Amino acid sequence: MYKIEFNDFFTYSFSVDCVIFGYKEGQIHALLIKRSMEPYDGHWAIPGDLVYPDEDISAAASRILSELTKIENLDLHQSETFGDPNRHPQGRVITTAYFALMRIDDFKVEASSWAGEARWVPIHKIPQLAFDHNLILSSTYKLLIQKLKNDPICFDLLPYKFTLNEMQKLYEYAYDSDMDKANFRKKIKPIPLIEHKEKQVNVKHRPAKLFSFDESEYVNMLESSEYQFKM
Amino acid sequence: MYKIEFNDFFTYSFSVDCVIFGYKEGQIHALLIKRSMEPYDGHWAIPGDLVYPDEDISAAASRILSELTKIENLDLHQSETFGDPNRHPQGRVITTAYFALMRIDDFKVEASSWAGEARWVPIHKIPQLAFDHNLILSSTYKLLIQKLKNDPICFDLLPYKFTLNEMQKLYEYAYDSDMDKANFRKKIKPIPLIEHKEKQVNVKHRPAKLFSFDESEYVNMLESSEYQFKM
DNA sequence: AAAGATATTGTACTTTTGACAATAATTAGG
DNA sequence: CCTAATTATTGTCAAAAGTACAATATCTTT
Repeated sequence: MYKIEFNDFFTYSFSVDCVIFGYKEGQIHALLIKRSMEPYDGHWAIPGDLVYPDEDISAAASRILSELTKIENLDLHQSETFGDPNRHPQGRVITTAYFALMRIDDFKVEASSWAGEARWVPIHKIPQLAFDHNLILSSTYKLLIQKLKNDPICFDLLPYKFTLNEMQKLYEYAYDSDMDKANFRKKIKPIPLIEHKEKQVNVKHRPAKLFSFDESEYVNMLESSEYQFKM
Repeated sequence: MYKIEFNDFFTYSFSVDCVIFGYKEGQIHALLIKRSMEPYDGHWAIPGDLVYPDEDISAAASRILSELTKIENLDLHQSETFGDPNRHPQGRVITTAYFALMRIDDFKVEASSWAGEARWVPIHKIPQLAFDHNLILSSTYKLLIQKLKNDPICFDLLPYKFTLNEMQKLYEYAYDSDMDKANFRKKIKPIPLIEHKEKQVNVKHRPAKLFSFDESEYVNMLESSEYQFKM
């Protein structure tokens, strides 16, 4: 049987990389950090690091994200695992990507530890990244778009209070096609929304009503009926 | 920064596990092998083993599947990665699950190497398995059911020539609900099928026509129209 | 040739979708 | 205050897709 030999720290190890998505100005953005250590010192990258030997990988994802960006309490979902033997220049490092959604406005992103700088970058303007992070990001982005279509996660990207038009714009982005306003409203009828008394402010026209996702009612609905979300 | 130390072979390594699904007698089955070495000697398990240090993980999945079961040329898809630090009794082993579909009749399964015995087991009668393989299997099974609903993969499970009723039964299984025969046929109208001249044999009633999936025509259709598979 | 069994097709009704039009509520400028 | 401009919101109608159920067709068995 094959015998594996270890030489040093980097011979065989495991990491996680966190793709954090946000939405502003009509576009999905990803959170990038600027690396301040080798390898790829000075390159942009998605936040990631090695998993401790006795640490669960999803716990590692939360820890590493927090260490590098101060972001806490995000719901991280597993994406894909990347195992090309040459993906890391210093040895064999297999990595699992995680992703999470957040409202960009909710957090002032603050880099810490060995990440000097952090920035939200529109998904279609991602520069050359460290390691195989461009690959990781594009695979995970595809997964995000798929999830947007099949799960009510748009509300994690939109502000807490949003207009139906803002919601529609996000789906138009996901499907890359325009939708009819009246028909869109018909389609989302079954999704329980809280209707606020407030309206949009600072617009030069009739202001739209503000809504929020009624998550507890949505959970009820899933239990009591056989509703299946699909946009 | 955290310093990782290695003690022996099993301190930190990486494996793949292959979930092979088949369909017969109206039920999805998984291919299990009986282990003939420690740990979990004598237990049933899904085929899996360690990845070589310079081997791509998807290549490892193919190699290991072939070594343990003689099965070759299956289209393996990545499923989930499992990283509980205690999932392996001898050390830290993170594993990525892969899955594939096959026509049970196409292969006489033949165990080799350290797997003494192999067996197709209905998914609802899976015994206690080695490691966290029950968890891996059930997660991957959920993924399979989801894929069955959203991709034309039923044809990888059905015999090459199948009746429309056989196809319907598979979807009834996936959705766990009965369907109307006439309506089912209307629904699958857009899926290109090759109609054979042969009919079912050895049945005590009017034999059904046999069909095959017309894959090349399906690919054409995807390119030329905006058809989206959904059952 | 008739009965039994399942395959295959047809019909009518209901629901959903899609295109487009009409009405409502604000702001901005006179 | 009145009117135009602008976007929000709701309504209508026909086409398409989905659902329930019935009718007909083809084979085996007796």
